[in-house]
Amino acid sequence: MNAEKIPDIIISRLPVYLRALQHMADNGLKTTSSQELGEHVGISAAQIRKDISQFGEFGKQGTGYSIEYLLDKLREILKVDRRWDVIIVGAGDIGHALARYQGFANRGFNVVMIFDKDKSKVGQKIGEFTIEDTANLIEKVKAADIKIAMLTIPAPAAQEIADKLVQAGVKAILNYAPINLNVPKNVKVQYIDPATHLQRMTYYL
Amino acid sequence: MNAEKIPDIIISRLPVYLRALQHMADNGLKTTSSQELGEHVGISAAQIRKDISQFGEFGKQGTGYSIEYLLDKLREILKVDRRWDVIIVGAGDIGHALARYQGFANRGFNVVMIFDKDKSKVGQKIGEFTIEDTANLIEKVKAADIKIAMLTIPAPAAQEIADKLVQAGVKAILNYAPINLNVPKNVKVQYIDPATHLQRMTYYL
DNA sequence: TAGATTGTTAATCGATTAACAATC
DNA sequence: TAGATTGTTAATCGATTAACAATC
Repeated sequence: MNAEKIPDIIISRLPVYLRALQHMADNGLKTTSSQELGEHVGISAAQIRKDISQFGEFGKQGTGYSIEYLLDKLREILKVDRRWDVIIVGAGDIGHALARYQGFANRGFNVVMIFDKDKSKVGQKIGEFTIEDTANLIEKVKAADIKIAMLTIPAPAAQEIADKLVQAGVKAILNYAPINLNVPKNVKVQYIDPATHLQRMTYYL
Repeated sequence: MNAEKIPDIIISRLPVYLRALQHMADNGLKTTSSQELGEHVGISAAQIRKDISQFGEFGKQGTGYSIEYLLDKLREILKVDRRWDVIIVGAGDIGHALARYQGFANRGFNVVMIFDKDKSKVGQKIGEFTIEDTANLIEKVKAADIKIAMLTIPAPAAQEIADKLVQAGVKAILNYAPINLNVPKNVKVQYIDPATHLQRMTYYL
Protein backbone atom coordinates (compact mmCIF):
# COMPACT_ATOMS: atom_id res chain seq x y z
CA MET A 1 0.00 0.00 0.00
CA ASN A 2 1.62 3.24 -1.04
CA ALA A 3 1.60 6.51 0.84
CA GLU A 4 0.00 8.73 -1.79
CA LYS A 5 -3.40 10.13 -1.13
CA ILE A 6 -6.05 7.88 -2.65
CA PRO A 7 -9.13 9.70 -3.99
CA ASP A 8 -12.31 9.06 -2.05
CA ILE A 9 -14.11 8.03 -5.22
CA ILE A 10 -11.80 5.03 -5.46
CA ILE A 11 -12.28 4.16 -1.79
CA SER A 12 -16.04 4.30 -2.33
CA ARG A 13 -15.85 1.55 -4.93
CA LEU A 14 -13.77 -0.88 -2.87
CA PRO A 15 -16.64 -2.06 -0.63
CA VAL A 16 -18.59 -2.86 -3.80
CA TYR A 17 -15.73 -4.98 -5.13
CA LEU A 18 -15.39 -6.59 -1.72
CA ARG A 19 -19.04 -7.56 -1.65
CA ALA A 20 -18.99 -8.98 -5.17
CA LEU A 21 -15.81 -10.98 -4.45
CA GLN A 22 -17.33 -12.33 -1.25
CA HIS A 23 -20.31 -13.42 -3.28
CA MET A 24 -18.03 -15.17 -5.78
CA ALA A 25 -16.12 -16.86 -2.97
CA ASP A 26 -19.39 -18.05 -1.43
CA ASN A 27 -20.17 -19.66 -4.77
CA GLY A 28 -16.89 -21.55 -4.67
CA LEU A 29 -15.04 -19.51 -7.32
CA LYS A 30 -11.28 -19.26 -6.94
CA THR A 31 -10.14 -16.66 -9.45
CA THR A 32 -11.66 -13.80 -11.38
CA SER A 33 -10.60 -11.14 -13.88
CA SER A 34 -11.15 -7.40 -14.00
CA GLN A 35 -13.47 -8.14 -16.90
CA GLU A 36 -15.63 -10.57 -14.95
CA LEU A 37 -15.68 -8.51 -11.76
CA GLY A 38 -16.59 -5.47 -13.82
CA GLU A 39 -19.59 -7.21 -15.29
CA HIS A 40 -20.75 -8.09 -11.79
CA VAL A 41 -20.59 -4.57 -10.46
CA GLY A 42 -21.24 -2.53 -13.58
CA ILE A 43 -17.82 -0.88 -13.74
CA SER A 44 -15.31 -1.02 -16.60
CA ALA A 45 -12.47 -3.53 -16.42
CA ALA A 46 -9.91 -0.76 -16.94
CA GLN A 47 -11.21 1.15 -13.97
CA ILE A 48 -11.17 -1.88 -11.72
CA ARG A 49 -7.56 -2.63 -12.63
CA LYS A 50 -6.62 1.00 -12.07
CA ASP A 51 -8.39 1.14 -8.72
CA ILE A 52 -6.82 -2.05 -7.43
CA SER A 53 -3.36 -1.14 -8.70
CA GLN A 54 -3.34 1.94 -6.45
CA PHE A 55 -2.63 -0.39 -3.57
CA GLY A 56 -0.27 -2.95 -5.05
CA GLU A 57 0.07 -5.63 -7.68
CA PHE A 58 -2.48 -8.17 -6.58
CA GLY A 59 -3.17 -9.86 -9.92
CA LYS A 60 -1.28 -12.09 -12.33
CA GLN A 61 -1.06 -11.54 -16.05
CA GLY A 62 -2.84 -14.25 -17.92
CA THR A 63 -4.82 -15.58 -14.97
CA GLY A 64 -6.35 -12.58 -13.21
CA TYR A 65 -6.91 -12.27 -9.46
CA SER A 66 -7.07 -14.90 -6.75
CA ILE A 67 -10.41 -14.15 -5.11
CA GLU A 68 -9.29 -15.09 -1.60
CA TYR A 69 -6.09 -13.08 -1.90
CA LEU A 70 -7.86 -10.01 -3.26
CA LEU A 71 -10.49 -10.32 -0.53
CA ASP A 72 -7.75 -10.34 2.09
CA LYS A 73 -6.08 -7.31 0.57
CA LEU A 74 -9.28 -5.30 0.22
CA ARG A 75 -10.29 -6.10 3.79
CA GLU A 76 -6.87 -4.98 4.94
CA ILE A 77 -7.06 -1.74 2.93
CA LEU A 78 -10.55 -0.94 4.19
CA LYS A 79 -9.54 -2.00 7.71
CA VAL A 80 -12.31 -4.55 7.94
CA ASP A 81 -9.81 -7.34 8.52
CA ARG A 82 -10.85 -6.80 12.15
CA ARG A 83 -14.14 -6.36 13.99
CA TRP A 84 -15.34 -2.83 14.77
CA ASP A 85 -17.66 -2.19 17.67
CA VAL A 86 -20.61 -0.09 16.58
CA ILE A 87 -23.47 1.58 18.45
CA ILE A 88 -26.99 2.43 17.41
CA VAL A 89 -28.59 5.65 18.64
CA GLY A 90 -32.36 5.56 18.33
CA ALA A 91 -34.45 2.50 19.14
CA GLY A 92 -37.21 3.15 16.63
CA ASP A 93 -38.13 0.96 13.69
CA ILE A 94 -34.82 1.39 11.90
CA GLY A 95 -32.81 1.02 15.10
CA HIS A 96 -34.62 -2.25 15.74
CA ALA A 97 -34.01 -3.45 12.20
CA LEU A 98 -30.29 -2.67 12.45
CA ALA A 99 -30.01 -4.27 15.87
CA ARG A 100 -31.41 -7.50 14.48
CA TYR A 101 -29.57 -7.38 11.16
CA GLN A 102 -27.39 -10.45 10.69
CA GLY A 103 -25.28 -8.97 7.90
CA PHE A 104 -22.77 -7.00 9.97
CA ALA A 105 -20.79 -9.78 11.61
CA ASN A 106 -19.08 -11.16 8.53
CA ARG A 107 -18.38 -7.73 7.12
CA GLY A 108 -16.37 -6.30 9.96
CA PHE A 109 -18.91 -4.91 12.41
CA ASN A 110 -20.31 -5.79 15.77
CA VAL A 111 -23.23 -3.92 17.30
CA VAL A 112 -22.55 -3.53 21.01
CA MET A 113 -25.06 -1.01 22.39
CA ILE A 114 -28.30 0.69 21.52
CA PHE A 115 -29.45 4.00 23.01
CA ASP A 116 -32.70 5.91 23.19
CA LYS A 117 -33.66 9.03 25.08
CA ASP A 118 -37.21 7.83 25.73
CA LYS A 119 -37.28 6.70 29.37
CA SER A 120 -40.11 4.26 28.64
CA LYS A 121 -37.85 2.43 26.19
CA VAL A 122 -34.72 2.46 28.34
CA GLY A 123 -34.22 -0.93 29.96
CA GLN A 124 -36.29 -2.80 27.39
CA LYS A 125 -34.71 -5.60 25.40
CA ILE A 126 -34.03 -5.83 21.68
CA GLY A 127 -32.78 -9.34 21.17
CA GLU A 128 -29.71 -9.59 23.38
CA PHE A 129 -29.41 -5.82 23.86
CA THR A 130 -30.85 -3.72 26.64
CA ILE A 131 -31.74 -0.22 25.48
CA GLU A 132 -29.60 2.33 27.28
CA ASP A 133 -30.30 5.93 28.16
CA THR A 134 -28.93 8.54 25.74
CA ALA A 135 -28.07 10.59 28.82
CA ASN A 136 -25.21 8.15 29.37
CA LEU A 137 -24.11 8.15 25.75
CA ILE A 138 -20.88 10.14 26.02
CA GLU A 139 -19.68 8.31 29.08
CA LYS A 140 -20.38 4.83 27.74
CA VAL A 141 -19.01 5.49 24.27
CA LYS A 142 -15.81 6.94 25.66
CA ALA A 143 -15.37 4.07 28.08
CA ALA A 144 -15.79 1.48 25.34
CA ASP A 145 -13.67 3.48 22.87
CA ILE A 146 -16.33 3.28 20.15
CA LYS A 147 -15.42 4.88 16.81
CA ILE A 148 -18.52 4.13 14.73
CA ALA A 149 -22.17 5.01 15.29
CA MET A 150 -25.41 4.59 13.40
CA LEU A 151 -27.87 7.40 13.96
CA THR A 152 -31.53 6.44 13.62
CA ILE A 153 -33.36 9.27 15.36
CA PRO A 154 -35.70 11.98 14.04
CA ALA A 155 -34.06 14.88 12.21
CA PRO A 156 -34.59 17.59 14.84
CA ALA A 157 -32.46 15.80 17.44
CA ALA A 158 -29.79 14.52 15.04
CA GLN A 159 -27.32 17.41 15.15
CA GLU A 160 -27.33 17.51 18.93
CA ILE A 161 -26.64 13.79 19.19
CA ALA A 162 -24.00 14.00 16.46
CA ASP A 163 -22.22 16.65 18.54
CA LYS A 164 -22.26 14.29 21.52
CA LEU A 165 -20.93 11.43 19.42
CA VAL A 166 -18.08 13.61 18.20
CA GLN A 167 -17.38 14.69 21.75
CA ALA A 168 -17.25 11.05 22.77
CA GLY A 169 -14.63 10.29 20.13
CA VAL A 170 -16.75 8.78 17.36
CA LYS A 171 -15.10 9.20 13.96
CA ALA A 172 -17.65 7.66 11.59
CA ILE A 173 -21.41 8.21 11.57
CA LEU A 174 -23.96 6.44 9.43
CA ASN A 175 -26.82 8.93 9.48
CA TYR A 176 -30.36 7.79 8.81
CA ALA A 177 -31.86 11.14 9.87
CA PRO A 178 -32.93 13.19 6.84
CA ILE A 179 -30.70 16.16 7.63
CA ASN A 180 -27.15 17.26 6.89
CA LEU A 181 -24.83 16.99 9.86
CA ASN A 182 -22.08 19.46 10.64
CA VAL A 183 -19.08 17.66 12.03
CA PRO A 184 -15.34 18.32 12.16
CA LYS A 185 -13.66 17.27 8.96
CA ASN A 186 -11.81 14.39 10.59
CA VAL A 187 -15.20 12.78 11.23
CA LYS A 188 -16.81 10.95 8.32
CA VAL A 189 -20.54 10.86 7.70
CA GLN A 190 -22.50 8.68 5.31
CA TYR A 191 -26.14 9.44 4.61
CA ILE A 192 -28.99 7.00 4.14
CA ASP A 193 -32.30 8.62 3.36
CA PRO A 194 -34.77 6.59 1.30
CA ALA A 195 -36.67 9.66 0.07
CA THR A 196 -33.47 11.28 -1.19
CA HIS A 197 -32.49 8.07 -2.94
CA LEU A 198 -35.90 7.79 -4.56
CA GLN A 199 -35.74 11.43 -5.71
CA ARG A 200 -32.47 10.65 -7.44
CA MET A 201 -34.38 8.28 -9.69
CA THR A 202 -37.65 10.11 -10.37
CA TYR A 203 -35.85 12.58 -12.64
CA TYR A 204 -35.45 9.76 -15.14
CA LEU A 205 -39.03 8.52 -15.02
CA MET B 1 -35.41 23.48 -18.48
CA ASN B 2 -33.18 22.89 -21.50
CA ALA B 3 -32.93 19.80 -23.60
CA GLU B 4 -29.24 19.00 -23.17
CA LYS B 5 -28.26 15.92 -21.30
CA ILE B 6 -27.65 16.73 -17.64
CA PRO B 7 -24.93 14.66 -15.96
CA ASP B 8 -26.17 12.25 -13.32
CA ILE B 9 -23.77 13.69 -10.78
CA ILE B 10 -25.69 16.95 -10.94
CA ILE B 11 -29.03 15.17 -10.64
CA SER B 12 -27.71 13.37 -7.58
CA ARG B 13 -27.13 16.66 -5.77
CA LEU B 14 -30.56 18.13 -6.43
CA PRO B 15 -32.39 16.07 -3.79
CA VAL B 16 -29.82 17.29 -1.27
CA TYR B 17 -30.51 20.90 -2.19
CA LEU B 18 -34.21 20.19 -2.09
CA ARG B 19 -34.02 18.78 1.41
CA ALA B 20 -31.93 21.68 2.72
CA LEU B 21 -34.27 24.24 1.14
CA GLN B 22 -37.29 22.46 2.62
CA HIS B 23 -35.57 22.69 5.98
CA MET B 24 -34.99 26.42 5.52
CA ALA B 25 -38.58 26.94 4.47
CA ASP B 26 -39.78 25.05 7.54
CA ASN B 27 -37.77 27.52 9.60
CA GLY B 28 -39.57 30.42 7.99
CA LEU B 29 -36.73 31.62 5.77
CA LYS B 30 -37.73 33.29 2.51
CA THR B 31 -34.52 33.67 0.52
CA THR B 32 -31.07 32.15 0.44
CA SER B 33 -27.83 32.45 -1.52
CA SER B 34 -25.59 29.89 -3.15
CA GLN B 35 -23.12 30.71 -0.38
CA GLU B 36 -25.57 29.96 2.44
CA LEU B 37 -27.03 26.87 0.81
CA GLY B 38 -23.50 25.64 0.17
CA GLU B 39 -22.62 25.90 3.82
CA HIS B 40 -25.70 23.87 4.70
CA VAL B 41 -24.92 21.01 2.39
CA GLY B 42 -21.12 21.14 2.26
CA ILE B 43 -20.83 22.04 -1.42
CA SER B 44 -19.13 25.08 -2.93
CA ALA B 45 -21.24 28.10 -3.87
CA ALA B 46 -19.87 28.04 -7.41
CA GLN B 47 -20.98 24.47 -7.90
CA ILE B 48 -24.46 25.13 -6.59
CA ARG B 49 -24.89 28.07 -8.96
CA LYS B 50 -23.60 25.99 -11.84
CA ASP B 51 -25.86 23.05 -11.00
CA ILE B 52 -28.97 25.19 -10.70
CA SER B 53 -28.20 27.22 -13.81
CA GLN B 54 -28.38 24.05 -15.91
CA PHE B 55 -32.12 24.27 -15.64
CA GLY B 56 -32.83 27.99 -15.88
CA GLU B 57 -32.21 31.35 -14.25
CA PHE B 58 -33.90 30.91 -10.91
CA GLY B 59 -31.96 33.48 -8.88
CA LYS B 60 -31.62 37.24 -8.80
CA GLN B 61 -28.33 39.11 -8.70
CA GLY B 62 -27.88 40.88 -5.42
CA THR B 63 -30.57 38.97 -3.54
CA GLY B 64 -30.07 35.28 -4.27
CA TYR B 65 -32.82 32.69 -4.57
CA SER B 66 -36.41 32.72 -3.39
CA ILE B 67 -36.62 29.51 -1.35
CA GLU B 68 -40.22 28.75 -2.29
CA TYR B 69 -39.59 29.39 -5.97
CA LEU B 70 -36.45 27.28 -6.05
CA LEU B 71 -38.26 24.51 -4.16
CA ASP B 72 -41.00 24.54 -6.78
CA LYS B 73 -38.49 24.41 -9.60
CA LEU B 74 -36.43 21.60 -8.08
CA ARG B 75 -39.55 19.56 -7.38
CA GLU B 76 -40.61 20.06 -10.97
CA ILE B 77 -37.18 19.06 -12.30
CA LEU B 78 -37.03 15.96 -10.11
CA LYS B 79 -40.68 15.20 -10.90
CA VAL B 80 -41.66 15.16 -7.26
CA ASP B 81 -44.18 17.95 -7.81
CA ARG B 82 -46.59 15.03 -7.84
CA ARG B 83 -47.16 11.92 -5.70
CA TRP B 84 -45.64 8.61 -6.83
CA ASP B 85 -47.15 5.33 -5.76
CA VAL B 86 -44.48 3.03 -4.36
CA ILE B 87 -44.50 -0.60 -3.26
CA ILE B 88 -42.43 -2.46 -0.71
CA VAL B 89 -41.35 -6.04 -1.41
CA GLY B 90 -40.33 -7.83 1.77
CA ALA B 91 -42.19 -7.51 5.05
CA GLY B 92 -39.20 -8.00 7.32
CA ASP B 93 -37.78 -5.46 9.76
CA ILE B 94 -36.82 -2.95 7.10
CA GLY B 95 -40.05 -3.42 5.20
CA HIS B 96 -41.95 -2.71 8.39
CA ALA B 97 -39.84 0.36 9.11
CA LEU B 98 -40.43 1.74 5.62
CA ALA B 99 -44.15 0.97 5.76
CA ARG B 100 -44.44 3.04 8.92
CA TYR B 101 -42.06 5.81 7.86
CA GLN B 102 -43.82 9.18 7.89
CA GLY B 103 -41.23 10.97 5.77
CA PHE B 104 -42.36 9.91 2.31
CA ALA B 105 -45.64 11.80 1.99
CA ASN B 106 -44.26 15.32 1.85
CA ARG B 107 -41.40 14.33 -0.42
CA GLY B 108 -43.38 12.93 -3.29
CA PHE B 109 -44.07 9.31 -2.39
CA ASN B 110 -46.97 7.23 -1.28
CA VAL B 111 -46.57 3.62 -0.19
CA VAL B 112 -49.52 1.66 -1.55
CA MET B 113 -48.76 -2.04 -1.12
CA ILE B 114 -46.41 -4.38 0.68
CA PHE B 115 -45.61 -7.90 -0.46
CA ASP B 116 -44.03 -10.96 1.09
CA LYS B 117 -43.65 -14.50 -0.18
CA ASP B 118 -44.07 -16.03 3.28
CA LYS B 119 -47.63 -17.41 3.39
CA SER B 120 -47.73 -17.01 7.17
CA LYS B 121 -47.23 -13.24 6.76
CA VAL B 122 -49.64 -12.78 3.86
CA GLY B 123 -52.91 -11.31 5.10
CA GLN B 124 -51.36 -9.80 8.23
CA LYS B 125 -51.61 -6.07 8.82
CA ILE B 126 -48.84 -3.49 8.98
CA GLY B 127 -50.60 -0.30 10.01
CA GLU B 128 -53.18 0.27 7.31
CA PHE B 129 -51.62 -2.21 4.88
CA THR B 130 -52.43 -5.86 4.45
CA ILE B 131 -49.40 -7.88 3.39
CA GLU B 132 -49.96 -9.33 -0.07
CA ASP B 133 -48.57 -12.46 -1.65
CA THR B 134 -45.49 -11.98 -3.84
CA ALA B 135 -47.06 -14.55 -6.17
CA ASN B 136 -49.46 -11.79 -7.22
CA LEU B 137 -46.73 -9.15 -7.56
CA ILE B 138 -46.58 -8.81 -11.34
CA GLU B 139 -50.31 -8.74 -11.79
CA LYS B 140 -50.96 -6.17 -9.05
CA VAL B 141 -48.07 -3.90 -9.99
CA LYS B 142 -49.10 -3.87 -13.62
CA ALA B 143 -52.72 -3.18 -12.76
CA ALA B 144 -51.79 -0.25 -10.52
CA ASP B 145 -49.16 1.01 -12.99
CA ILE B 146 -46.49 1.22 -10.29
CA LYS B 147 -43.12 2.59 -11.40
CA ILE B 148 -41.16 2.55 -8.13
CA ALA B 149 -40.35 -0.30 -5.74
CA MET B 150 -38.34 -0.73 -2.57
CA LEU B 151 -36.75 -4.13 -2.25
CA THR B 152 -36.20 -5.33 1.32
CA ILE B 153 -35.69 -9.05 0.97
CA PRO B 154 -32.64 -11.28 1.54
CA ALA B 155 -29.94 -11.17 -1.12
CA PRO B 156 -30.49 -14.65 -2.62
CA ALA B 157 -34.04 -13.81 -3.75
CA ALA B 158 -33.36 -10.23 -4.84
CA GLN B 159 -32.44 -10.79 -8.48
CA GLU B 160 -35.44 -12.96 -9.12
CA ILE B 161 -37.81 -10.40 -7.64
CA ALA B 162 -36.05 -7.57 -9.47
CA ASP B 163 -36.69 -9.44 -12.73
CA LYS B 164 -40.37 -9.64 -11.84
CA LEU B 165 -40.51 -5.96 -10.99
CA VAL B 166 -38.95 -5.10 -14.34
CA GLN B 167 -41.40 -7.39 -16.07
CA ALA B 168 -44.23 -5.60 -14.28
CA GLY B 169 -43.06 -2.25 -15.60
CA VAL B 170 -41.17 -0.89 -12.58
CA LYS B 171 -38.53 1.64 -13.63
CA ALA B 172 -36.88 2.56 -10.32
CA ILE B 173 -35.76 0.19 -7.57
CA LEU B 174 -34.42 1.13 -4.18
CA ASN B 175 -32.52 -2.02 -3.26
CA TYR B 176 -31.80 -2.84 0.39
CA ALA B 177 -30.53 -6.33 -0.44
CA PRO B 178 -26.73 -6.51 -0.27
CA ILE B 179 -26.24 -7.60 -3.86
CA ASN B 180 -25.82 -5.97 -7.26
CA LEU B 181 -28.87 -6.21 -9.46
CA ASN B 182 -28.78 -6.72 -13.21
CA VAL B 183 -31.54 -4.72 -14.83
CA PRO B 184 -32.08 -3.20 -18.28
CA LYS B 185 -30.42 0.15 -18.55
CA ASN B 186 -33.69 2.06 -18.71
CA VAL B 187 -34.36 0.87 -15.14
CA LYS B 188 -32.64 2.79 -12.33
CA VAL B 189 -31.35 1.17 -9.16
CA GLN B 190 -30.18 2.83 -5.98
CA TYR B 191 -28.41 0.77 -3.34
CA ILE B 192 -28.73 1.03 0.42
CA ASP B 193 -26.50 -1.34 2.35
CA PRO B 194 -25.39 -0.26 5.80
CA ALA B 195 -22.32 -2.50 5.83
CA THR B 196 -21.11 -1.09 2.51
CA HIS B 197 -21.63 2.44 3.78
CA LEU B 198 -19.72 1.67 6.96
CA GLN B 199 -16.88 0.12 4.97
CA ARG B 200 -16.58 3.36 3.02
CA MET B 201 -15.60 5.06 6.26
CA THR B 202 -13.37 2.53 8.01
CA TYR B 203 -10.59 3.24 5.51
CA TYR B 204 -10.17 6.63 7.16
CA LEU B 205 -10.17 5.39 10.75
C1' DT C 1 -26.01 54.75 -5.97
C1' DA C 2 -23.34 51.06 -3.50
C1' DG C 3 -23.34 46.45 -2.28
C1' DA C 4 -24.43 41.87 -3.13
C1' DT C 5 -24.93 37.91 -5.73
C1' DT C 6 -26.12 35.66 -9.91
C1' DG C 7 -25.01 33.18 -14.35
C1' DT C 8 -21.31 32.07 -17.23
C1' DT C 9 -16.73 31.73 -19.18
C1' DA C 10 -12.20 30.05 -19.10
C1' DA C 11 -8.80 27.70 -16.51
C1' DT C 12 -7.76 24.06 -13.65
C1' DC C 13 -8.14 19.88 -11.83
C1' DG C 14 -9.30 15.07 -11.62
C1' DA C 15 -11.30 10.75 -13.39
C1' DT C 16 -12.04 7.48 -17.02
C1' DT C 17 -10.83 5.03 -21.04
C1' DA C 18 -8.06 3.00 -24.61
C1' DA C 19 -4.15 0.80 -25.79
C1' DC C 20 -0.31 -2.08 -25.24
C1' DA C 21 4.13 -3.85 -23.43
C1' DA C 22 5.09 -7.03 -19.96
C1' DT C 23 4.50 -11.43 -18.37
C1' DC C 24 2.11 -15.33 -16.29
C1' DT D 1 4.67 -21.67 -27.23
C1' DA D 2 0.12 -19.30 -27.67
C1' DG D 3 -3.38 -17.10 -25.27
C1' DA D 4 -4.92 -14.34 -21.69
C1' DT D 5 -4.84 -10.64 -18.65
C1' DT D 6 -2.44 -7.53 -15.77
C1' DG D 7 -0.39 -2.87 -14.56
C1' DT D 8 0.54 1.42 -16.50
C1' DT D 9 0.93 5.19 -19.77
C1' DA D 10 -1.01 8.66 -22.53
C1' DA D 11 -5.12 10.54 -24.37
C1' DT D 12 -9.62 11.77 -23.63
C1' DC D 13 -13.29 13.17 -21.26
C1' DG D 14 -15.78 15.44 -17.64
C1' DA D 15 -16.26 18.05 -13.31
C1' DT D 16 -14.94 21.75 -10.30
C1' DT D 17 -13.24 26.18 -9.29
C1' DA D 18 -12.02 30.95 -9.86
C1' DA D 19 -13.10 35.12 -11.62
C1' DC D 20 -15.93 38.69 -13.18
C1' DA D 21 -19.30 41.20 -16.10
C1' DA D 22 -24.06 41.77 -15.63
C1' DT D 23 -27.59 43.31 -12.92
C1' DC D 24 -30.87 43.28 -9.10
